[in-house]
Amino acid sequence: MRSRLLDAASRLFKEQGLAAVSIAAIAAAADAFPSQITYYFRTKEALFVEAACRDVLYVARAAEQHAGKQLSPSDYTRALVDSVMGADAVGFFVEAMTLTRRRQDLAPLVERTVERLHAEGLRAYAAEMAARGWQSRLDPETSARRFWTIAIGVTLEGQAMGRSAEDLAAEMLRLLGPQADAQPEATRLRLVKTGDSAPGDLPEGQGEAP
Amino acid sequence: MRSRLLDAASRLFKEQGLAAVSIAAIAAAADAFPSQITYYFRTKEALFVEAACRDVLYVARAAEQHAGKQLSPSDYTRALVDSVMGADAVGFFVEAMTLTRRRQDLAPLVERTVERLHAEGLRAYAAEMAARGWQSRLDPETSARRFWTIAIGVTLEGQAMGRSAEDLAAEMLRLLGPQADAQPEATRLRLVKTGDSAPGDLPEGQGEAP
DNA sequence: CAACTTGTTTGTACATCATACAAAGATATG
DNA sequence: CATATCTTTGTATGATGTACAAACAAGTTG
Repeated sequence: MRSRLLDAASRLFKEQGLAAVSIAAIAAAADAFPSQITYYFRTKEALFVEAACRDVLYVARAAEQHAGKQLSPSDYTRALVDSVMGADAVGFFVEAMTLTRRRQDLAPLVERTVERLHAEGLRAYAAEMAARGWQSRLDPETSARRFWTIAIGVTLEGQAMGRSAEDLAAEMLRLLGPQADAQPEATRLRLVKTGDSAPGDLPEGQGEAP
Repeated sequence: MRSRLLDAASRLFKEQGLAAVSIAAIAAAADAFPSQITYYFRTKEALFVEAACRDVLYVARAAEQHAGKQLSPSDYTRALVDSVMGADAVGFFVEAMTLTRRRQDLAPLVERTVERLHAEGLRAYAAEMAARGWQSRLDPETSARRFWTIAIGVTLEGQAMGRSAEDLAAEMLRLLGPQADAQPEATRLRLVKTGDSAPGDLPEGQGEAP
């Protein structure tokens, strides 16, 4: 019953968000009584966070399975991005993250989830990429965290700006590209001789065709 | 009165979040009647989004004023990050962004805010940095968007993981460092045209005449 | 078997809250 | 003054999250 409630909650919350879904609706979808939600999870918000955490971990683990496919680094990243972006898992989980700003009691679950995300899902990705020379100087942990941080930013802003999943994946790849392969501590700002950078010149990523 | 309601709402929402603050509480804090919130803003959520948008733009503009201080690129970025992170503006605004997932009618305001953020606040920063050889190959628009995207990701994850503002700023600098100054070589993607025209919408805060 | 414990379901009561709505008051305009 | 618009003041209501009680099932122990 508990998992049935989680399933129904996950689907409804993902579709309509926390505030728009009542516990009565979730109970109905799971063929249960509203009080059972109070019983298994203490509050609606706790159910929300738990469903979001379960989902994002599930998606991350599924995405990890791309590792065996012998893809090129960019294709591999692309596949992972598609998996993560395809399901609403990131947006769903982000909504759970914002909750913890005022529900500190739910923070531990979110923290554990992020840590497991790094350890179980993204770290394998990072290691795989490093083995192929992509961001080789970043240790897997840093690389994994970076992937996740950027995924959050890109997803959230992309959703707000109404961008397509296609655009989000492209932006992810841009921000994750091998140019980020450098020592983090590098505040060594070498003054580059700059001649150009006239605004409005060529938007980045213009000269695509090789 | 309208601005007094916005002020009270901004403070309370930032402290306790959308769900935890009732319109009655906001009205009380502004010495007004709850119905006046319905009058000036149609719903509580609209008030929330408008307050968040106002705040994040205010902070961004204030941060822009660091431009005249002749700081080094890293110090300049650091000052901007501190300004942006210091106030809860980003977290507040992010909560507004998640709202637009289910309140599409509020999306235009958020979109306009992000665009103004880029144009008014961050683009000056980006241009300044480019003039000093930092990320010189990125046009200001891209650089500004990148700053914002990363700020969102870092802030949100940092909050959820309970990191200090110090850590967040350091992580921002790492992700924004000059090592990101390069064209992705392995990731040449087509950049789908994302420049959608903002649908003609009403100017600034409308007074709502029933 | 009986008594007790524990986990789960079924059902009710209640306080809170966002919103709708009414109507009075204010202010400007002709 | 008359009229229209904006704003304030006040009330009503439907929905909802949660607390709580009691019924129920199923072991476990004496």
